[in-house]
Amino acid sequence: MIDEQAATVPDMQQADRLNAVFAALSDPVRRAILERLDGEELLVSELAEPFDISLQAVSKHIQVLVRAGLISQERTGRISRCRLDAGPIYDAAVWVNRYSKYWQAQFETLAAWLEDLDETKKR
Amino acid sequence: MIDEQAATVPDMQQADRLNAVFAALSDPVRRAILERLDGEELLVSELAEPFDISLQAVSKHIQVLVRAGLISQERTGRISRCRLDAGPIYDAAVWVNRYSKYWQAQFETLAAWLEDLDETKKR
DNA sequence: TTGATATTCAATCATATGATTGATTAATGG
DNA sequence: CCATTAATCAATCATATGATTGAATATCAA
Repeated sequence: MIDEQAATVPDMQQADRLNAVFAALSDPVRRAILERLDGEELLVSELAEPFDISLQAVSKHIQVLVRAGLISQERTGRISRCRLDAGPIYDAAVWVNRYSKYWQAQFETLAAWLEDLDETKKR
Repeated sequence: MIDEQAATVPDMQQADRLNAVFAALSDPVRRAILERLDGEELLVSELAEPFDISLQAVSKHIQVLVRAGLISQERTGRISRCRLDAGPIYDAAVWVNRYSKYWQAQFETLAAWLEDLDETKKR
């Protein structure tokens, strides 16, 4: 049985997945798209609206995000609804968090974040 | 007062910094370099040794990391000692951690990680 | 059916990236 | 002084990226 979450990029190795995720996150348009998809599903045209670039350019950014496994699209008729797929970002988080020991000054922020998670868990 | 941690790339905007950091992290050679620099300073030639690419190619990867503010080099004589500068990775961590709510299945790992930090803080 | 709408495809372009090889610079050590 | 070593510079190359415009596809609505 194939993993449905990662089905867009079936047999991608861990390193290649990280390459694709970090590369996808290196563009501000794509980060803004992911930020807007946090909590709601949006159409390609809705996602494109705030940007000063062509719809086609946004469509290609979305394709990059799909290939990286960060977005999935459900097409019904002529509209294409985009949904965030945060799973692959976890790999990126694990990678960067290995350096958390160097951010002791900002520790409070991270602690606050954990407490938040912890609350969610207890309920 | 200017942030000393980010002094290597003085007037870079937040978005541009994230662009550069994520782009730097999108290459497996550069990630491996950063992993090896976690805890020790190494020369360019030492960093290059494990890779099957030319020394010049590694040198260029290091330059990318320097431009992203992730590495600083101190040259004494003909050798160039490379030191990790984890500060900018913090920005990347903050960005990706906004999606932590989607990783509830992996929560235990993150909790363990933060408990570890918490221990360090108490001591 | 006709026309508008949503999205993608295709061709093109300028620039960026990652690699190579060869030359250069600069500091060592005998 | 001379040869070696460490690292960077420079030119080149193939490929990737991000953008554009124009065409195509497909759906919906009047």
